[in-house]
Formats: sequence, structure tokens, C-alpha cells
Amino acid sequence: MRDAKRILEEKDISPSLQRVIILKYLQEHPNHPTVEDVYHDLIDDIPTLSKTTIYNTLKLFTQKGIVYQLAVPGNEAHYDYSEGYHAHLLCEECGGIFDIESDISLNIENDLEGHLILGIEVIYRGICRNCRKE
Amino acid sequence: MRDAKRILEEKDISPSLQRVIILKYLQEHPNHPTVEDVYHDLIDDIPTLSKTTIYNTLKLFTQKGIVYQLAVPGNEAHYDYSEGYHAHLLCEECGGIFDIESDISLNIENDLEGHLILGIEVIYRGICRNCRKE
DNA sequence: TTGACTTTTATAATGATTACAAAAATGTAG
DNA sequence: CTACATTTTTGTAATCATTATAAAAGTCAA
Ligand SMILES: [Mn+2]
Ligand SMILES: [Mn+2]
Ligand SMILES: [Zn+2]
Ligand SMILES: [Zn+2]
Repeated sequence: MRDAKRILEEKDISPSLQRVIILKYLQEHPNHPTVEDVYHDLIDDIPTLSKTTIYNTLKLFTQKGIVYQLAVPGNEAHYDYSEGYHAHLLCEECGGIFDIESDISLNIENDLEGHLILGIEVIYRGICRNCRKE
Repeated sequence: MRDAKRILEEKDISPSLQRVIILKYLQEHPNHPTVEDVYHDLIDDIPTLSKTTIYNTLKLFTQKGIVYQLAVPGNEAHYDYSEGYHAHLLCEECGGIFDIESDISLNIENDLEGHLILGIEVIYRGICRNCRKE
């Protein structure tokens, strides 16, 4: 796992205590946590931590391309730090978000119908393997 | 363009005045309108129209698979009625949503890593051809 | 016409996110 | 070290989209 502090410095973000801890949390929790999840799990370590800081920090990380913000209709945003590209499966039964290996990003054109393409997000909808057993 | 009333009947939705008008609006406006857009454009035709009805109707349509709800982080939901599958480009400059021809859906497996796959959504992020000129 | 049922409507409530301004932390010149 | 400017964090209030609720209106068949 890459050093959180270094990642921030490379993106010209001063590595404050809160920012480093939030980034480390995302590195250690690839399960697409929400702002609420981050807050709930970190408030014991930093009792002064504010939800506003988490919102601000995750917005900053998203803008700098450090994390990916995953939108789910009508729900909170989920955040994803990951080194490698992957797609996601959104379970219609339990609402869970699962990583899916994918090679789609490999064949990205950087120009599609005149638009400049910077990235791609693939979301599958379906029933996850857990819910499927029932 | 398929008859809106018939589409609703096929999905066991009683074709009330409001539902038919909202579906027709979506058919005639493939530019991914929001609830606000629908309300703004239809309130003159039906002065009694309520925003709640639009929310309820679009949720119903989404559940029945008539329209597709497109989530954009931190913003309103956009709705898409369309016969054929296509991907979308989300412009980081102007926020616009553009249709992109895509054949990705053709090679969908119905089983990926144990999950049951029902659909796929592909979102490109980038700069649209309009913003690119500047 | 009555009454059951569906649909729409207006209003209030909720929940996520952002705006704002004060407090705390950090860095730097003297 | 101290004084001051700048950045970062924090708590609170405001905003915005969406949902809950219950009354009103519409539909339909006995
Ligand atoms: Mn992921
Ligand atoms: Mn579209
Ligand atoms: Zn599931
Ligand atoms: Zn654009």
C-alpha cells in the first residue's frame, strides 16, 4: 500500500493529520464507504473530527483524482480509493456495491464522437452472489 | 415513436392523464431532463400538476424499467427514455450529459464472478465537444 | 348514487450536502 | 520567542433534492 502522506504531497495537498487519516481509512476500507461510515469509524480515534471536514476532504480528494466518487441514485455518495481500474456491481436486492474485474478501460479511445474522454465508469446492475443464494 | 399509452398498458400501469403526458415528454426530450425540467415545461399545460406526481411517476417508470435513472454525484437525478442502449458522456466543464453510441452491452455476460447481471451502465467522463472548442 | 379503490395534490418532514464564520493550527518574518 | 498572515478544521445554520403523509379529486362498477 502506498504511503498516504506521499500521495498527498505528490498532489500538492498539505498532509494534515485529518487528511492523512481519512486517506489511510479509504486505503484500508475498499468497501466503498460513505461519509457517514468514515465519520462513524474515525470519531473514536479523533474525537474532535467534524463531518464537514470529511465532506471537504473527500471533495478535495475527488477533484485531485485521488479517490473516485460513486453515485447511487437517491442515496449517499460512496468513495473508492484504488490503485487499479475496476467496474462495480450494484445489487438491487441488498444495495451492496461489489468490485468487478474489468478490462473495458483498456480499450478507451481518448476521442469519442468529438468529445475528449478522460475516464470511464462501468456499473453493472443485478443481484449479488450473496443475495442470489436465497 | 411508440404510443405512450400503449407502453404504460403493457407494463400494467393505468394510463392516467399525468402519466401519459410525462412519458410523452420524456420521449420527446431525450436530453436527460430532471424532475425540475419536467415540471417547468409541463406546468403551463397542466396548471394543477404537482412535483410530487412527477417524483412518484418517474419512480414508478424507473421500477417498471420504462425509463432509466441516471445519477450524477451531488446533483439531481436525470431521466432517460430510450429504445436503444447507449452510453453517456458527462462533461466536467458544463455538466452536460451526452449520448454515446456503444456496443458494450452486446457482450454482457449474465454471470460475472457469481453475480447475476441484469444491466450495465457506462459513463464516460471528459470534456464535451462544445466545451472543447474554447 | 353509493362506496371502494386509485391517483393526484399540497404540505411537512427528512436526509445529504454546502455555506459560513469563528476557532485552531501552521508557517514565517522580525 | 512573538506577531501576524495563511491554511485548516470545526460547529452551526442554510440549502436542496427527495420522501412521507394525509386530504382531495378522480375512476369505476354495483
Ligand atoms: Mn471499487
Ligand atoms: Mn441518454
Ligand atoms: Zn445483494
Ligand atoms: Zn461541456
